[in-house]
Amino acid sequence: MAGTVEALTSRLETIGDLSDSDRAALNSIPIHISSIPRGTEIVADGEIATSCCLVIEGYVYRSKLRPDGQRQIFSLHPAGDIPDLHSLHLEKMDHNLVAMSDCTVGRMDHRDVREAIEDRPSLTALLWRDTLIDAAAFRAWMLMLGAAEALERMAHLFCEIYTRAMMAGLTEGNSFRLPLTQSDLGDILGISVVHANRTLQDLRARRLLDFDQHVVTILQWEKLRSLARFDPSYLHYLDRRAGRVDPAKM
Amino acid sequence: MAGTVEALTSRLETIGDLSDSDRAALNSIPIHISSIPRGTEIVADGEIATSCCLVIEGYVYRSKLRPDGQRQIFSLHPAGDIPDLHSLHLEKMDHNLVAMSDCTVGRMDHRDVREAIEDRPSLTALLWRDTLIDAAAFRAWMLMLGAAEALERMAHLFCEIYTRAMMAGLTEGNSFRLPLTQSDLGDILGISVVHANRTLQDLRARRLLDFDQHVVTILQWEKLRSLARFDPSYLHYLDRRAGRVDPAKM
DNA sequence: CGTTGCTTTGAACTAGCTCAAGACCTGTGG
DNA sequence: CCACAGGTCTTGAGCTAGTTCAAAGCAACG
Repeated sequence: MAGTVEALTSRLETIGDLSDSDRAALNSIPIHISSIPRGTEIVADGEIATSCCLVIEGYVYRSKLRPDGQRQIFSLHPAGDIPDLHSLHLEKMDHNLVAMSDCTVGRMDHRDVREAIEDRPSLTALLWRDTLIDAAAFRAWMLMLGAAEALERMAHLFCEIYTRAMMAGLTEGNSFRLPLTQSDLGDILGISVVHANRTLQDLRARRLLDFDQHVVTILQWEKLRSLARFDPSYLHYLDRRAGRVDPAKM
Repeated sequence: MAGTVEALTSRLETIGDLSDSDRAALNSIPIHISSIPRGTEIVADGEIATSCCLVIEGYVYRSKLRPDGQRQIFSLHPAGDIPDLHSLHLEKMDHNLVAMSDCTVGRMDHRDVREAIEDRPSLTALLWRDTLIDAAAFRAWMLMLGAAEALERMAHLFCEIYTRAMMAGLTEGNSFRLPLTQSDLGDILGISVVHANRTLQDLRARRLLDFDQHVVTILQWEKLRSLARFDPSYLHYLDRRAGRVDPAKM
């Protein structure tokens, strides 16, 4: 079981404090672990959820399909996230949860999660806080979708993912794996695949970043960040490890 | 004090159950009531919030201004809503809270709210649930912004507001007051004022609704709803009053 | 070594934008 | 009671960011 809930506790520690007893409570939650291939629908739109999904390895995304087949992706989730934690109090799913890459995920019954946080106000507050940060990220994406054009939107997306990958300890220098096709990229940004391709080429031509073979390399962070007008404070990252860069001050 | 917290308890009862003791706890929260004119910034982007704002009368919106002055509106809030309840666990505001019309609002200190929900898991869960429904509405708006064109977006917006006004008991038959300019409408939908005007004219020409003098009148609900592909389930409305229409089945 | 899925390119088209001006409406002060 | 001011709504006209369609190139995989 080692290394499973660890992703979760380390994620939670980037956004708040965990007491030893809170950590123990989390560790006591039974988890059913499974490996799933890319594209698997983990939870379906309309379903009544009775458990939550912890991402242990790989990436997961939330999306909704429109009757005409068009897809909008709402968020991306690296290891440590519980993308459907909201289902704890909103049982009926209003979107899909899908594996973006081959993944390892762990299922935790709502019943067990509720039991673990019962009589632990600080742990409850921390999980609540996590769902609120999720909502803050939605606002940031809405701002992009409603008020920015494609180039800035895409730059902003890469800034956010890079920062979150860094929080999750998934970066190596200025690059990180991101198992995403250009078509996915388009469905996140609300643009067509063709335009996603051209916008990406623009970012490459400006030598701001590279994205090839599912690996993103940030070439000029400061310029990328300023093009994107990226302000990471909505991610509410608390860094306490000495020697690490605080994205809020990057 | 009568009629102040009432808007809140009745809002909460549309999304879940309140015990007498929960209701008493809410009623015991000290509220500082004030009347504010349209356009007042209630809480500013970047501010560290120490209290929450309950809307008692009028409409409030959340928005963010971009450096170039462009504004994106994230949500609208009628009486009964606590638009910044999230600040309870996310103190630093990442957007503005503004009075859309002349308003009466009540301020509740975070300290007092925390005290009221302490040792009341069911009340805590209900407030948590409220913030999750807020996030679900963000997803619905993101879907519109990213994947629908202007006409459908606007139709969807009117469907949502109508339904929420109905939940809050603010409709009279098929019309309701909505203190919104066309420029606001554009900033919600991510389109220009000019296009907002033309899109609204289109809806009028199709005889789906009317919007004049800050009053919306729904003319053909079923057609509007189907144009908008509106499914109200994301609002998680629980209707228990006999004789009322359940929007989930409208 | 062919199939399948992803990326790239060109070219014609369109939804929505910007700019600019006129119409309308409401409240205010003289 | 009028006139003016400031905000809001409406309209026209030219422009642009992004779309759709279609085809070709490329890579991985059995």
